[in-house]
Amino acid sequence: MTKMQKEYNLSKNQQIVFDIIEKSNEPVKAYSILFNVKKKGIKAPPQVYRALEKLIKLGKIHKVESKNAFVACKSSNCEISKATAFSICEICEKVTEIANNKLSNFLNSFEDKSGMKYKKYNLEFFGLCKKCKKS
Amino acid sequence: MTKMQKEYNLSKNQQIVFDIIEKSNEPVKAYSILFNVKKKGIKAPPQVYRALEKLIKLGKIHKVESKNAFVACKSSNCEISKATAFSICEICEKVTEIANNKLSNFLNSFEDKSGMKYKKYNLEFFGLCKKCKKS
DNA sequence: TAACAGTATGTAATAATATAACATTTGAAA
DNA sequence: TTTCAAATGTTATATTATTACATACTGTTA
Repeated sequence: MTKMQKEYNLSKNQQIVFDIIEKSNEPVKAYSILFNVKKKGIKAPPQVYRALEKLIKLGKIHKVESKNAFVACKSSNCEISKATAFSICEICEKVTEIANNKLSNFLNSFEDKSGMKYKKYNLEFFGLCKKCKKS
Repeated sequence: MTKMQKEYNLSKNQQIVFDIIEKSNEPVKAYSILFNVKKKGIKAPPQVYRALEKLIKLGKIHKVESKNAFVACKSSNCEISKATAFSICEICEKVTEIANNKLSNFLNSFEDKSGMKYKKYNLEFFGLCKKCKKS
């Protein structure tokens, strides 16, 4: 398959911020990013928040609203994503993006009597992960 | 039907905060509450945040995470609620709690291969409400 | 009643998260 | 090479939320 969709070129700051988030195995907070990129010349909150905003628009990362933290998108190979679902363990706080067709199909086609057309959603499930259930 | 479950008695501050939220037809922010209750003797953030926390535990209000704002629970007649869904208009910002059995049944029984047991969820749909679709 | 436990309150200080505003620079396209 | 959108740098400030500690209220039970 040829490269139909040209990979968007991230700017310098966007790439720096994205790298931090992608390397982490847990959601990363904005000020934790800021702290970690001081050595790379990013010194002020707006620089981080602007990169985050752009990365979200591009679908490269998502915000986990209940945690005010950011994760790299793993489910959609970086297409622009409007539909996100996460599972969050209430003990160890592990956050995992849920990739489940039954779920996304259901939610993408959900309609209710309000007459509202839903284009986008964010779902956060809370519970106990396998490990924490045992202990 | 007799009153099986005794109505929980809200404390003074809890009642004051709840009244503000309940009377509002839109989500209310913590500092907006704080401003509005100064005349009633509530002077400091922790007083408001403590009341909010308790009201959430009781299921009397919910937090709309994407807005950092609070709404009164309308769907469950104040049972303790672990499952919340909202629709949010991207133009007029109107927030409505969704009460839809098909949706809640689906989500309450949702399981995926992760082995995680979900006890609780929060879902936020974004789109255009009827009014804003027309304009 | 006195002792207690649990819940709620009051208060000051500060931490954590996010944006406004403005000047400047960069990069790609016409 | 001008032009325009996007990105950057910087200072200041706005907004959201918590810590820490002292005190008071409420109901239970020894």
